[in-house]
Amino acid sequence: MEFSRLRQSKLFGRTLREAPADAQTPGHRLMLRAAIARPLASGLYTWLPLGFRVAKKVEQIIREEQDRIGAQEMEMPVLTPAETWKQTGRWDALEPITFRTTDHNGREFMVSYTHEEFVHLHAKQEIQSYRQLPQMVYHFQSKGRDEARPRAGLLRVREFVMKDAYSFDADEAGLEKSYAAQHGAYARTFARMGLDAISVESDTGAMGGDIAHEFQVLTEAGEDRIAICTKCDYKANLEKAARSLRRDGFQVTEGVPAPSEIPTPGTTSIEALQASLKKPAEAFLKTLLLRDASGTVVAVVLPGDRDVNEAKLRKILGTAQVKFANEADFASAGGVPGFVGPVGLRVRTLIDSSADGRAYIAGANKKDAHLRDVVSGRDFKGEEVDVHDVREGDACPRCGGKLEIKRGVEVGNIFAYGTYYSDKMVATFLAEDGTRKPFFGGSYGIGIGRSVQTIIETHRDERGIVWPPQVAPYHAHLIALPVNDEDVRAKAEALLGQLERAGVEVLYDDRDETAGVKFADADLIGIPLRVTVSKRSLKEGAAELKPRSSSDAELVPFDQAAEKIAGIVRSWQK
RNA sequence: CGGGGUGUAGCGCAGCUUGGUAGCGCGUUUGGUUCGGGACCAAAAGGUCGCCGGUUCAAGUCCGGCCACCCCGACCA
Repeated sequence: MEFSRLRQSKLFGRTLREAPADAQTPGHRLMLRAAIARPLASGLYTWLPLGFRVAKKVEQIIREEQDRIGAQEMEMPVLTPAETWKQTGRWDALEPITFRTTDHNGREFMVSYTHEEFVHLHAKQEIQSYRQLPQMVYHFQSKGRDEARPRAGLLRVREFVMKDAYSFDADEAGLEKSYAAQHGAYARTFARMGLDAISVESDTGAMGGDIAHEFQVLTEAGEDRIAICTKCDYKANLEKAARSLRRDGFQVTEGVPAPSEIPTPGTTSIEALQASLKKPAEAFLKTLLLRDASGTVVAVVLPGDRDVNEAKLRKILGTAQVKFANEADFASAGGVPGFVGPVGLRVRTLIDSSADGRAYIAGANKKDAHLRDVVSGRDFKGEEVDVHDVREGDACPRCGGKLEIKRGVEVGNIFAYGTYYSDKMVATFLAEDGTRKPFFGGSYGIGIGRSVQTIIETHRDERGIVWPPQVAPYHAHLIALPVNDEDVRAKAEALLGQLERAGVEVLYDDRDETAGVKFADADLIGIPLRVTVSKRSLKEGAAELKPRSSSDAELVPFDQAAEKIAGIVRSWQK
């Protein structure tokens, strides 16, 4: 028995002619059909041997690029004790999306959602002096996230391996350097994987104040929306994206009469108002009453054609959650559902920056009535904030060019949070001036499984996957045709031996199948080089060589085939 | 969590309206013929019809409850 070479007849994992009906995105379907991974439960996947090899290659690329910038590999546990999470307040904050358990003594643990707390715990023990800084560590470790809605195969799952790196610096300037080093490492890492990842500005969440970037790969399968300027290099997640506005708002418009009431019975939506008053949506002011996690109510005022961006609002309010106001909230604020307007409301009011100084029609805070000639700054006041969604065609905040909105998959992110965790965990070092100072930290994540499926989403054709050579499960797919012809089989296996001695990773298709089946599977699995040894090729004294990415095959003299293939493989590796 | 959908053989599906012996294609097994783009012939194996309960002489089908999975949204360093 020969176990060192993989024969396809023994491959653990079969290719599927048809994908399960519930697989929706092209990459999800191919991932299942090509036997990359299999579902175990919602959002939980098993890597099959082919996918496992890809995942390990992706990891190795990440490892090499992390090592290159001086990050040190380590490993922290999956199960993490509650006490440490409680120090930063995240035991409670993360409750809805984490898996928890207790040991036999009743001590609580979390399946780690991420590892900032624990890496800080170690940093304060291992790093005592500024002389030991800067430091950067990383590990590949499983994360548990009880996502409300896993989706699209490996793109959003509940357990996945992440490469997470953490930097520790003595000050802000040092952090900026570490951050820049990671930014560069990410660019190289994704390029080596064959991913065309762009760095976009991202929201830092309610906690952080600092800089964050996401690495996004544009594809229809993605769930994030990215605003991209068609003229300059501005790119931002919609959670953060801004737009250029005319700055003539908030001045009392001369000559506009005082607000007056107009009857609008039963007209509670902007659409209904547009229809009955024959005005465009932007002629109206929409006023939303919302409550934050602590129950504090706030009014958000914006033009009728604009939508609230919840991520922006959460950040402004410093809250983890925003919900619609309840009946009691309406009563205390003085609003009437369906007829809420900013004039006379008794509540904190946020005026979106896209509202300008024109005379708007707004709710009258009275059933079946609206007000016309409502002017911001004159008839009502509030804080001016940017809480609206940017949309296709808006003006770029940098250059005024047109923004377009594309879908993307976030394959990695980098986040400079400064002293957020070190303050809470009292993670300090002895500085040059003899005082204790908190670490300036950053964290840097890459999802392995998500990266693998994103590679599939972006490297495929109608027949199957077209792996970038650097991450392909094997370098070459050797096909013997027909395999039960003794001469063919002997020659194919001789070539197999030569290839393996030359360091070429070969998947050998020794199955007694027809040419059609073998070629279709080779196309589906998508190994970069297809090498066919057949009666027909041997008649020419040759093996046939065909790159997956090309439709042209080439006959190579049999005794030169191994060297030629090995040469191609070497050319990928530099 | 809200809305929608689907659970019948390994995969893709039909059957349910109108209750009466559980089917088709692919795959699998055996034998044979084939052998460069998902072959052909013959024979065969494979199903507690998601689970629990109810109605009925009789339930895949009707009724109730539950569960799982998928999609949209919400949520999500």
